[in-house]
Amino acid sequence: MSKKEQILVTSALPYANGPLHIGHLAGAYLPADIFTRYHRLKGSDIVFICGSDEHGVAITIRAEQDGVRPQEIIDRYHELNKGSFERFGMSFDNYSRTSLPIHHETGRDFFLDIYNKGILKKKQEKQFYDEQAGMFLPDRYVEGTCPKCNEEGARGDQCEKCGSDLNQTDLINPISKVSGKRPVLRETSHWYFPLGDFQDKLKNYLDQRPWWKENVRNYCYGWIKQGLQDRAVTRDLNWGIKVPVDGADGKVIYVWFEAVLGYISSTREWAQKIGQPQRWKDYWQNENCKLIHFIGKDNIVFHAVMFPIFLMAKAGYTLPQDVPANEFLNLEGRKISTSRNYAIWLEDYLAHFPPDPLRYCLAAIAPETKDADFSWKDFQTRNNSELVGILGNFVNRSLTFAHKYFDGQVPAQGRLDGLDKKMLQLLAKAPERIGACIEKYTVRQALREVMDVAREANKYFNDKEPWRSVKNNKQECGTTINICVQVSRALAIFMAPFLPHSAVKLWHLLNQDGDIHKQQWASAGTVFVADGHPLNPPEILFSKIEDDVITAEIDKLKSNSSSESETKKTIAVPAATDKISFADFQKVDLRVATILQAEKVAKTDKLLQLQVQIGDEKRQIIAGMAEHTAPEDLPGKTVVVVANLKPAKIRGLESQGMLLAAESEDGKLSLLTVEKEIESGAKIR
RNA sequence: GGCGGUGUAGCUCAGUUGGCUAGAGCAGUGGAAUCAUAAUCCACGAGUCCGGGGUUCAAGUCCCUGCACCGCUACCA
Repeated sequence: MSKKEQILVTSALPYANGPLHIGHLAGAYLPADIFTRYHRLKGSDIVFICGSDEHGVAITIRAEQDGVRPQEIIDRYHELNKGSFERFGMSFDNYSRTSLPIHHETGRDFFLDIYNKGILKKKQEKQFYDEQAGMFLPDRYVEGTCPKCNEEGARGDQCEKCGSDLNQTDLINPISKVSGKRPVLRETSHWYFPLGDFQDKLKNYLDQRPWWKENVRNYCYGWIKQGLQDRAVTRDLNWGIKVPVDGADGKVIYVWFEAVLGYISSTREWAQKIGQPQRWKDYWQNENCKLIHFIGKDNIVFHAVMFPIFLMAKAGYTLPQDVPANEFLNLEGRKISTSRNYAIWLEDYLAHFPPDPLRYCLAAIAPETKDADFSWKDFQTRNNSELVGILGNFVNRSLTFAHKYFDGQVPAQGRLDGLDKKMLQLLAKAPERIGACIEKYTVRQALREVMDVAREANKYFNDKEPWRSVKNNKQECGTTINICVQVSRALAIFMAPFLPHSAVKLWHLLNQDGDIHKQQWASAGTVFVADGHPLNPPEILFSKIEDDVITAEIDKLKSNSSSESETKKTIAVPAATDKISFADFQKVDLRVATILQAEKVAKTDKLLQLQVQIGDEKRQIIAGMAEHTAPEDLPGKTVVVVANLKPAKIRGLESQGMLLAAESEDGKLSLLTVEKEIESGAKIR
């Protein structure tokens, strides 16, 4: 029996705490969309799933920063990102969200299932519980008197005064920071997933998938070689999927465990929407279904190590057939940085350009084997010389010719000469060639193959010189134009996965029936358009982009990223509840100091070992700043240090204080110093 | 520091299990043509295949080593 190929494609769930930029598109979404659109044309039974990842501490932090509830954050970015995707033509069958009940249900089911199987390890400990607030208190949410130095206000993890490391249960007179009441001790537990127990199974699973990209496979083997550790699957937080077990109040399932299950929830939601609620099982509980995760390289461990393990633990589920992880996209030679606003946001792009040129450019430079670089100049060149000059121009010269000399109808295909046959043969092989590339996830190569068809077509047009034959052999001229129309139709289909909007437009110019996205891929290789078929009047398929537009974008990028670093102080102003008393401030003893010596700590990237003079005292300070400051620049500098910080051992070296420095969003450091010369040891207040 | 990846013409990249004078596209130079959004077509590339060792009759392709860049991870009081 020849059943259709069954495929489930997912793209990484974008985190709903910020907008999307071109890097997102290039790595996980565009390649998946091209792959999916191609398979639909090919007739595969394929479903494309995505959605917003809406849990986790980054969302609650973002909400606190903005002074709103987490729900507002996720609503805002879910809608925004969903809209951006739509406008770029991401053809998800469903775009869900992990905050929906259906996902909470999936998360609970999975958790309970492996919990009931006894897979999870419970690590029990006594922890304070706030009866009024109805929650367990993490270490720092408890304060009390330090048992060692009798100082009040010691935190549950350590005493600021004497520097002792504490357990919260050591505190005398503990107080909950949430309600101000005395908490009670209760037995609590967190659950850990013993990934190591599945190590051999995972290795076996990887061994059976030799077709994976080498970097992904090796990366996984690397993890296995190091030994997989137990990993907590619960945490104390109010935002997320509640742990469905008695005695787990105030605990949620850790996002890293639950987010990937969003693929399943989203598929279930899709099945409900199409009125076949059980249909999701055809994909998720079917060993013949190919489950494919498109992600960026930062996500490999979750999709290629942990998720397969969950599915093995749950049993009866389809395991990922492939994880074609892509590398990263840089921008004008630098890393994209959301915090510094160094990015091209999808919405900004769409305000100035149509979606297809970006899809084209990103597909052409897709970071398949290594990090790629997007530059506006390259974008312009690709648009102007490839989309406009080669592809658009071929279609345009063919169709205008048909209108000018053949009344807008497809001329009859007469006798074929060598050039005609060569062109048609090339066309016949193209669907297979292009398709093979897409199936191997080499989108770049696939697009090149498409463009090669257009290049050959231009050459064919030139060689046939229809502008000459129209005068002395109109029949031969007609054959040429007929073939050019056939090629144009094929190009429309070839374009469809990559340039869906332009493909529709071309389909209309050719006056073809039906939805181009429902055509047969293989039909592109055949002669399809009948003699005498009427064509619509030609229109420009792609427009040129002028220099000044590109220059403006480059300038905008520069000014955005630089001005943002000046205005970023608006970002992290603490909420009123976090403010400290003057007494608290006075506890910190800040002093002027002079650096005497500085050298790198061996075998570390960031650590510097500093000797400083504070008044008449010499101290050693270990500072994590080696990446931004050369040690030889430091001796003699006047700096500000925290003099009464408890000493700590870092990499076996004692650090007796802390150097103050301002840190920018991108991690650049600037040391604090004093305006005028002043004696070492001077107090700062 | 540990693990993984990448380093090939000005730019973006191909180079299969090692094998003829290392290949494309774009940009550049020269020419042809004029149907087309001055778009197209043809011709032209003496590149230390990151450096240094090694294996082999033969290495961009395998092994060792060094360097640079990227990601994960540890240290950042």
